[in-house]
Amino acid sequence: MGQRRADTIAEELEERIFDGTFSDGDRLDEVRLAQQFGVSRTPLREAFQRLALSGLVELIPRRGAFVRQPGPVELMEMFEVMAELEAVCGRLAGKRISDQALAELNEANAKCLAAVEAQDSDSYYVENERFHQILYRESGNSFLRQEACKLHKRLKPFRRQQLRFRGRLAQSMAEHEAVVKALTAGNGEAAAAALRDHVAVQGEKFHTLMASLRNAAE
Amino acid sequence: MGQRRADTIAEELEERIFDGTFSDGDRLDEVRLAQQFGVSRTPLREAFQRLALSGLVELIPRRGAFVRQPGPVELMEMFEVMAELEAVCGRLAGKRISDQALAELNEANAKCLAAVEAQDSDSYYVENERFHQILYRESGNSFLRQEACKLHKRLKPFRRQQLRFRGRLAQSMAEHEAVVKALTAGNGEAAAAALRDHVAVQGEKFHTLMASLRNAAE
DNA sequence: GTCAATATTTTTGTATACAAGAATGCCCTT
DNA sequence: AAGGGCATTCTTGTATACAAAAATATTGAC
Repeated sequence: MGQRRADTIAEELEERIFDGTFSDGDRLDEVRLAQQFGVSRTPLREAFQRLALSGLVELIPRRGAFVRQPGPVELMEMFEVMAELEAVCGRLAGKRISDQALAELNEANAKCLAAVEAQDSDSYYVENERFHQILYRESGNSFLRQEACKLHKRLKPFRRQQLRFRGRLAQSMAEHEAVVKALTAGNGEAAAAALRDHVAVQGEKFHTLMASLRNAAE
Repeated sequence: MGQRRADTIAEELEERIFDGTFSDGDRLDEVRLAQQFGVSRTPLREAFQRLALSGLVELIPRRGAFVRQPGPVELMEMFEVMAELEAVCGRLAGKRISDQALAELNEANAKCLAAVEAQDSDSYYVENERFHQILYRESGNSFLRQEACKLHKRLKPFRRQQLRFRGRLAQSMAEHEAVVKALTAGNGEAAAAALRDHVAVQGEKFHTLMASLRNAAE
């Protein structure tokens, strides 16, 4: 049933929620948006359901669809779960990763390093993505990979800014290398620990995250 | 937007998928089901979307809604993730659990023991549920709790039969006690390991799971 | 002037109608 | 008889219409 328009509309709305056009608590008006998109209410309602699935929107019976941005507490919780999921991927990958995948990780890491030296945080961001996607895959568990990807995507808008700060790139880089080293040694537990620390929000990262939240609220 | 009928219809369909009225690959016919429920196609389509969210149904554009039961591989993967999620809950609970919650766990466990002695696997099942729900809660992470509950619910139909076999009840009971002991000692790592083993599908459990799958296919 | 009850207006939820794409069957060709 | 192309039929996706619930405004009493 995924449909032409409802699909694209869902994406468009997702975009607008991420970029701040809609903020927390806003009601998504069916008729207004329908007019705006030049469609009827039906595809709009289907799009709302999609967004509710990914947690971006809350559907309240007989009341409507409301934008639901995670607050500080929920965000911390989500990052904690992300850290644990990545740790699990790392531990499983310790036993299951292929030599080829290890080579891919090294390659992604090399590009990361190049980006660090070029002070190119955007490029770092892209390669960082690749690094983590490979990890999810090499957990050898497709279901886990999907779940990790879902949460990863959901946290995207909050993670991006994290990297734009002095020293973070180099530190992040070192953490990646610890992960690869552990995986090369087949030490899943060490990889898990390294990933948990890498993803966890703590210390300096906590403050930057809170600051970015404050920005988004405006 | 959750609505009166679409909501109940989704639950009803979920029921029918679990109890085997619909099996893997079946197409859910909008018009037939609409007539059957005495409603129009609209609420049916909304219900489909709900089910797609929880992964029970796959929506293929311009083709329809198809029942999607996990195969053996996917099922093993889901159990592996469940084991890891519970392990995470356990590890976090090691640091965060309250004395009151520990008392609740002991109480649930006592009732489990009574059920074991009475050879009452249904009653054991209920208290076992409670045991795990408490654990999710005591992870101190609401988001984690929700995710754990979602997966737990999805695996429900496959777990139930697991307990109906000789020796499983007693073994499961012993595993619970190991978890409580670890948590009482504040040893998160030990609790995590105990939970991982408790939930993981391995050894005998593997064969009973495969057997139950074969039954469900008929 | 304030509060409450009621009337009005919005807005959601559902039904029906219509349009377009996919599947099926038929006929024709080779 | 087998394969391909075309027409028919069925099914999904979208629009519109209508009903019921919620929100809002209005009126009246104190």
